[in-house]
Amino acid sequence: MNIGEIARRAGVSRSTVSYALSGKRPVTEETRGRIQAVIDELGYRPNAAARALKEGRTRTLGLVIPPASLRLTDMQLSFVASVVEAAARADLDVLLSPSGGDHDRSFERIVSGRRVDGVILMEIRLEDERVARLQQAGLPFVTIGHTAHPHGTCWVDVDYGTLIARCVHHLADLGHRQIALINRSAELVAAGYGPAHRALQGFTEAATQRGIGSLTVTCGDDAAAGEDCIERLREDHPEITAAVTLNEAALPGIQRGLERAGVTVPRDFSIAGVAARHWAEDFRPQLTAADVPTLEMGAGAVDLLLERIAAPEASPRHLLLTPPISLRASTGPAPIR
Amino acid sequence: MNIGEIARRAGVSRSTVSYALSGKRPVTEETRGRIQAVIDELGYRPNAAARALKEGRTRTLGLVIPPASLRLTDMQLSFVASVVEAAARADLDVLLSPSGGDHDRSFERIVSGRRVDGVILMEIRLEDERVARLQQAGLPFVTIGHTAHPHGTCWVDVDYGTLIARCVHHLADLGHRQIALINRSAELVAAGYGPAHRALQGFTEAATQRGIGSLTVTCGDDAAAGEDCIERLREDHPEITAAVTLNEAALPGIQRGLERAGVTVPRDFSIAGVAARHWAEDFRPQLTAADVPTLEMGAGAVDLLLERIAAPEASPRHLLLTPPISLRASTGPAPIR
DNA sequence: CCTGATCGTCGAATCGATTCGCCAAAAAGC
DNA sequence: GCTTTTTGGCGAATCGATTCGACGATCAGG
Repeated sequence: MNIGEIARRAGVSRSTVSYALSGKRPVTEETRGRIQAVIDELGYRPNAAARALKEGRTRTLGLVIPPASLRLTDMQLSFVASVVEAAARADLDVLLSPSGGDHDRSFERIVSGRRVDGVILMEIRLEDERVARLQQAGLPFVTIGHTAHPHGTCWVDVDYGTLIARCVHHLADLGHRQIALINRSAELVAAGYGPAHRALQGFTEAATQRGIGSLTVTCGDDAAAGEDCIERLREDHPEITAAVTLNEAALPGIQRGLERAGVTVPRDFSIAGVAARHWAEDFRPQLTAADVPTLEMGAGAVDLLLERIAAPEASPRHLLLTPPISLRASTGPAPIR
Repeated sequence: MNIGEIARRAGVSRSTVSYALSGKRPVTEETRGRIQAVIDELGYRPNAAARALKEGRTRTLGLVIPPASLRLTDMQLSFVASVVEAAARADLDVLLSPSGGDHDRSFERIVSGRRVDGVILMEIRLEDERVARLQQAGLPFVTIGHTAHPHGTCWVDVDYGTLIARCVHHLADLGHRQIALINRSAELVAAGYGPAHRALQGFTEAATQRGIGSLTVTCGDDAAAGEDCIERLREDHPEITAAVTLNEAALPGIQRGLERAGVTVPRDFSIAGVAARHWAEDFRPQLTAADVPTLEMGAGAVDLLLERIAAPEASPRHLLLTPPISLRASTGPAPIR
């Protein structure tokens, strides 16, 4: 069933059907009605491929996700969901491409096959070949997180530096003098993963500013590593009375480690950080944390991308989100020694 | 850059370029080499829309996911990832459509716009209008989970009934005489959600067969509900010595509830079930459970769908997975009274 | 009553690939 | 050496939509 079929049944030409549908030229109310009736009856919709070919745009966005081999975090997944939702609101479809490095088949297929009008790149590294590839192909794109050269590209990011710093200030206000940062995994830090770097920077600055003793440890992104990490931290550095973290996947382990050691939060130890809301709420006691605003990030990324598609030459815009810290139950006054 | 450009630079006709690429007609080694050189130089790839229009297939699969409003479980997400990965292996792209009910814009766009060659439907209900819509549109599809009329359609599913029954047998073998089933949420059960129904069925059958006292409770899909549920269960039914569950999201809460009540697992209480591996491994002590094989399910769904696309008239095949139960540390002999 | 503008519709070209039929040159057969 | 077959490549049609130029009908102005 194609536009010709509709035209024949309605007794008009194919172009008239097209104009009736798009409204780009006037069509008599009567003719339009006849056409619409046939369309409703047959449930016709223009073939996406034909339309894409003629119009030169696909009404589809590409979303590049990390490959499944790296288990995606909840935060990433809720971000994917919100991107898809935001795109659907704009009547756009989303094509998924799992690709880590460059020269990835699926990534190449999407880019050089012109399958999408624009791309959202997740899990970006400080130096990322995919960015260069997209620029070369002249395909609009938005990155989640930013590269070492943030000015030339569009991006959406969470201001981990500021948020971690705020946590430090909050804890300092409560009287804590020795605070630890539990960072993401050593591998990520070594790979130049942006959030981990910026968290470290914000942490160090805030600690220095408040004259606070600071300590930084890396921690694998899972419960077991978290348990391990917090136990070693408590043993090796008993002077530490609080920790800040952006490693949400380690939180269940941190909680277990503290419980096992008989540490009561927040009486004996305070903890705060940045985490998707449900990680914070599942923590016991509920975690004082900046909730990563995945919904806004997804919607923001789509908005930025649509703008960029509409005006590819405009100077790139950025969206740096600094969600408020929700004061929950995991932070309290420093214990009296 | 299109096929005409390649043809001009290589000094051949467009059709020759096409044949050189597809191999559907012989092309001299020399000509092919010249064409390939130009293609490599320019990084040419056929325009996906043009190809789709001519060939009548898009080389794209649709994956219908639950809308973001329902927070997707980890299991669902890892399934999405494995579908994408499996599709990528077959050089296919995946289009995501978040849609719950029928008459969803994004679902309709994909189906009647012929944007995909086939569809994978997640979170299917016992009666699902989307199935009818796909059949009417003549679009091949595979469902994850099955409907009330399982014979007419292709599906992949986990045999929750058998797995839950096996858990019951395992616990019965250990001497437990009073076992509870902690099901998914009451809303899901009311909505006719397949896994919940089949789990209940398998549970009841096995309990009857072994002459065991059984009790069924529903439980919301989050930690808080789990904590609540296990507490009430212990209070109201102290005779129960073991539970089986397929509600992985409630596991952290169940664990917490048991710990708070001073119950030692498995000495005082045993628990077993069906859960994605990491939920089982994050449980303390690690959970005896059938690991939901999301990877096989994703790959299986893609395989089935590809078969169906190749032979739409063949009788529908099914894939019922019954992964082995991994004996971990959460089940032990029934406590002596 | 004739001319010029306006309105609605139509036909044809176009997007970029695939594929069928055909033709010329080279190879094989007698 | 001439016919027949094979081979390699070309031109044109096609997929289903959009869009531009044109054309006939209606209407207003002189």
